[in-house]
Amino acid sequence: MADENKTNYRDTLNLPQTSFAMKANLVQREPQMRKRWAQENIYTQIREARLGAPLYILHDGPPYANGDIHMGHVINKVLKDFVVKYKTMAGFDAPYIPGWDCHGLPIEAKVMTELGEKVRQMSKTDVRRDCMKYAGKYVRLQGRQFQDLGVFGDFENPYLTFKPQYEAGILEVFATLVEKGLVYRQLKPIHWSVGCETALAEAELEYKDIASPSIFVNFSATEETTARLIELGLVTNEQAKDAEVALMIWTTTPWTLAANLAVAVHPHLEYVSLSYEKDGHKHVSIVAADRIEAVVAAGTLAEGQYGISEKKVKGSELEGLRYRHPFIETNPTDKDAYMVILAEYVTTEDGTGLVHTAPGHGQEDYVSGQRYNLAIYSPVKDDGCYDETVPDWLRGKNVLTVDKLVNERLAQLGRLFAQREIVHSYPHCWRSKGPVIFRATEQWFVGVDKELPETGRNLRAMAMDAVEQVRWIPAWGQKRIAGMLESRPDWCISRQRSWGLPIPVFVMPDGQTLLTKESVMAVAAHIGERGSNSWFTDSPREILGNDFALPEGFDLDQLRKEENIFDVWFESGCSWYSVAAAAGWPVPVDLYLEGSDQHRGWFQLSLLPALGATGKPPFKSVLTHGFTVDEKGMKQSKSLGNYVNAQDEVAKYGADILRLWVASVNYQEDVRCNDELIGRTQDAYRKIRNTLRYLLGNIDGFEPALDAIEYDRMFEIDKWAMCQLHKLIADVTESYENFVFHRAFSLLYNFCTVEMSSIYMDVLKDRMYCDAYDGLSRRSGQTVMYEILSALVRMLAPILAHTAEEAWEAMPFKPQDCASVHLANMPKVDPAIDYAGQQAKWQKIMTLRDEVLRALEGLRQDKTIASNQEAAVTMRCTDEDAAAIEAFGVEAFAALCIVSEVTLERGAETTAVAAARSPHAKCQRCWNYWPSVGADAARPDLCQRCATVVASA
RNA sequence: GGGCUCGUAGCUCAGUUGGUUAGAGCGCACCCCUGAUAAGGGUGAGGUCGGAAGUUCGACUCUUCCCGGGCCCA
Repeated sequence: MADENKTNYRDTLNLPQTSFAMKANLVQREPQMRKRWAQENIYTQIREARLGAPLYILHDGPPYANGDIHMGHVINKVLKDFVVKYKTMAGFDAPYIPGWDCHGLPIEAKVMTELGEKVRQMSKTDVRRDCMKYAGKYVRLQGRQFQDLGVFGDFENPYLTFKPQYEAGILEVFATLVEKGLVYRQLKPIHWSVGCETALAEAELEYKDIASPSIFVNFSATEETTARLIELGLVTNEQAKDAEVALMIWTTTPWTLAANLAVAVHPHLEYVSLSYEKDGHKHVSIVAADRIEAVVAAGTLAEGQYGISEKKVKGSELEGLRYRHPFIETNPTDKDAYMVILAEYVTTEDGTGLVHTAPGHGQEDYVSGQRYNLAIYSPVKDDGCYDETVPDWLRGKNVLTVDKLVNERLAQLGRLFAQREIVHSYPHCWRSKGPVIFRATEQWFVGVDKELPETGRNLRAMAMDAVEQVRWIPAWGQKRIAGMLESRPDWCISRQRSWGLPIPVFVMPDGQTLLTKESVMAVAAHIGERGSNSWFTDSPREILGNDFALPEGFDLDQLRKEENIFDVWFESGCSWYSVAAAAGWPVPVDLYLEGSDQHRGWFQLSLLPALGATGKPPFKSVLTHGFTVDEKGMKQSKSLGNYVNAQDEVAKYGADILRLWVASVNYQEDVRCNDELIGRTQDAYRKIRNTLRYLLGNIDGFEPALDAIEYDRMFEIDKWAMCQLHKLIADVTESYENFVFHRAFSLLYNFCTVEMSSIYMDVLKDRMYCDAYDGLSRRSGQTVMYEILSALVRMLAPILAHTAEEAWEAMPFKPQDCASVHLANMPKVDPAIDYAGQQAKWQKIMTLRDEVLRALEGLRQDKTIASNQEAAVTMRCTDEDAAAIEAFGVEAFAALCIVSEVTLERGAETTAVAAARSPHAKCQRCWNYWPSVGADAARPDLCQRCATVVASA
C-alpha cells in the first residue's frame, strides 16, 4: 500500500534527467573523444577562432626522441596544456607547437648497438640515416602518447631539430655569434680512445678496475722557493744546505708527467715538511699535514728515520712557488709553467695533498690551467704516441706503455720517493675495450667573457642582467640560474660524433680555417635546402656555391670540411629562433615551462645564444616544476622498483585522472607519485563528475533565454549560491593567472564537495523535485544551477579536458555557441554580485545551520529520528541570531537545514537548538512533516503544496 | 663537498607583516537516507607544524646547527 503510493507520487516529481552518465568509463570514452577532436581538427578550429586575438606563446622545450614517455613528461606536458587551454579560453591566441630533440649521442649509441658489426661497413651518412629513422619513430610514438593525455597542439607539424629548416636556423644564429667574435677554437682535454682514434662521450665509457702504478715523486724546489720555504719556517737553513728540497706529488698516470705544468694545493689545507734520508741522500719534501702518515707508510720510513716540521702552513701561502720539472729541462709551452697553484678539488683522501697538474690531460687540470693561464699542453698524437716535443727517450712511444720507463727514469734521477701498485676504476672504450686517455684536442667554444662589439659587454654580464628582467616561477629560479651563469666556463659546442649538425668550418691544407658570418650563412642556405647530410656528401664548392667570395688565401677546391658536430644543447638552444621567430611570433616569447634541471640545460643554453644573437633573452617568464619521486620522497628508478609507468597509469585510470592528479599537486616541489596516490584522485574525479551530473540533471527542461530569473528576484539561498560561484570564479581565475593549478583544483573540488554537494544541491532537492515545474521557486534554482554548471564546466576544462567536453555536449543550452568547450571563454565575475559584502551574513547563517545539524545528530544517534525531515527544531536565539534568521526567512532556514519545521524564540542569553521529532504527519510526496498535511481533502496524504502541484499538473 | 630547494594530520593542500585552543577537503570510524543510488547526507577521531638550541612577553612563522629528501654540479 505504502509502496504503491510512493511509486505513484514518484512520477509526479521532477527528478533529474541527463544523458551525462554517472559512470565515467574514461578508458573507453576518452579515446572516442580524442578521435572526434582529431576528426574535427580541434587544434585548427581553435587557431581559426582565435585568429587576430592577442598572442600568448608557450614555447615547447623539446624532449629527447628516445623511449616511452614517463611521469616527468606527463607532468611537463599536462602543465603546458593547462596553460595553453586556459590562455585560449581566456581569449588569447595560444598556439602550441610541440618539438623534439632528435640529434645526439644517446640515439647514435642505440643505433650503433643495434647495427652491431655491420656498422664497420657503413658510411657516416648511412649511420645518420638510421639515426633519423630511429628518432622519427620515437617522435611519432611520444607524439601519440602526449596526445593520449588530451594535449592539444600542432602534432602534425612538430618542430624537429633534424629538419633542414630548423638546422638552417641554428646556423643562422651561429653565424651571428661568429660575426660578433664569440666563437673560437681551443685545445681541451676529452676522453680519447687510442684503439679507435676517436673522442668518446661519457656514455661511451665503461669503467673497469685496473692496476696502475702509484708513484710519489719529488719535484725539486728552485732556489727562490727554498728561500721562501725557509722564510715560512717549513725548511731550516741547516736542511737547505745539504738536503734536496722538493714538493712531493702523487700520481697514478706516470705517462702524464711529461705534460706536467703545475702543482696544485688546497688553499685551506695545512702543509708541513717531511725530512728523511734515502739512498744516502737527505731530502725535505713538502706534504699535506693530513697525509704525513700515509706518505711515511708508502715510503716505508721507520720510526726515527724521518722528521716533521713543527710549523704548518696553509696551502694559500704556497701559491706561486716554483719547482723544476723532474725530467724536462725547459718548458715546452709558450706560457708560464712549473709553479704551485691553488685548487679546491685537492683532497686528503689519497696522495700527498699536492696534485700533479697537466692541463692537457685532465678535466680539473684543464680548468685550473685556464684559471692560471697555463698552456693546454698535450704532447700526444691521435695514435696515442708522444709527439716531438717530449724528451727523446719518450718520443714516439705509446703513452699506455711508458709508465714503467718513466718510473725507472724517476728512480735513476733520485726523484721517486715511493712506488706501489693500486687497483682502481678506470674508463675504457666501449668499442675497443682498451683504456681511455685524457687528451687535449681542438674544440670550438662560445666565449662567455668575450666582449661583444656593439655593446662592449660580454655574454655573462648580459645574462646576469637579463636574468633580472625575466619572471621566474618560482622566484628562486633566478638565484639558481644566476649562480650557474656566474661560474660557468666557456661553452664547448663541438662534439666528435656523427649524429648531429656539422659545425660549418672549412680548413685549408695549411691549417687556415674559414669560419665567417658569410661562410656560415652560405652553409645555412645550403643545408636549409638539402639538409645536414649534404655536408657529408657535397663538396665545399657545392656547399658554398661557385660565387662565394672567399677571403684572401683560400681556394674553393682546396678546402676540406671539418667533421665536428654541434653540442645538441646548442641546437635546442636555438629553438626560439628556428621555431618561435620562424613562426612569426614575437621573441622573447611569453613562457618557457620545464623541469627544474633545465636551469642548467635548456633555459641557460637558450639564453646565451639569444643574448648573443639578439641582445635579448628568449623568454619573458620561466616556470619550473619538480621531479616525480616515490611515496616516501625518494628518487624513482626502474632498478629500485619504485618506478611508475605512465602508460600503465593512463591505461588503467584514463587521461583525465592523470590530468586531475597533476592539477592536485604543488608542482613547484617534488611530486610524490605511485599508483595508489594517482588512484586516489579518482575519488575527487567522481565527486566533480557527479556534481556536474546533478546540475545537468536538474536543468533538464530549463531554457535560459526563456526561464532564467534575474538575481534580485532569487531566493536567498540561491543568491548565496550565486555569491559563492562568483567568489569561486574570482579565485580560480587568479589561480590560473598565476599558474597555481593546485589551488584552482582545490577551490573547484571544495566547491563541488561543500558548497554544492553538501549544502546547495541537497537543500534544493525539495524545491526541484516537489515544486511546480515552471514556478518561480524551481526557475530560480535552475537559473543558479545553470550558471554554476556553465561556469564550472569551463573552469574545469583546462584540467578535465575530456570530461568537461563531455559535460558541455550534454548541456541542452550552452552559454556560448561553440562546438567545443575548449573554444569557449572563461566565465567572468559579475560586478553586480557583491559576493564579498554578503559573506559575513552567510557565515552566520551557516554556523547556525551547523548547530542544528549537530543537534539532529543527537536525535539520530538515539533513534528519535532517521532523516532530518522527521525533525522539528526550536531555535532559542540571541536577538542578534534571531534577526539573522528572520532576515534569511524562517522557512528558508528550515529548508536550509532540511528539517520540516523551525520555530524561533528570541531573548536567549546564548543561542541553543532544541530538536524533537515532528508531531505532524508525513507528506507522502515530499516526505516533509508539515502541519498542512491532510489539509486538502482530495489528497489527505499530501501537504498543501504537493496537493496543489499535483492537482495542477 | 658546493649551489639552489623541500620537510604542517594517513593523503593532497591552507596557514597573510611572528599574536588567542594550527585549518580545509579527501580517507578513516560510527550513524542516516534509498526520489543524484556502483550515488547522497551527518557526526567524530586524527598533528609535540622533521629535530635541537637561540632571539622574543609570545615562533609553524625569525636565526643557527643537525637529520632526511630532491635537482644541478664537483
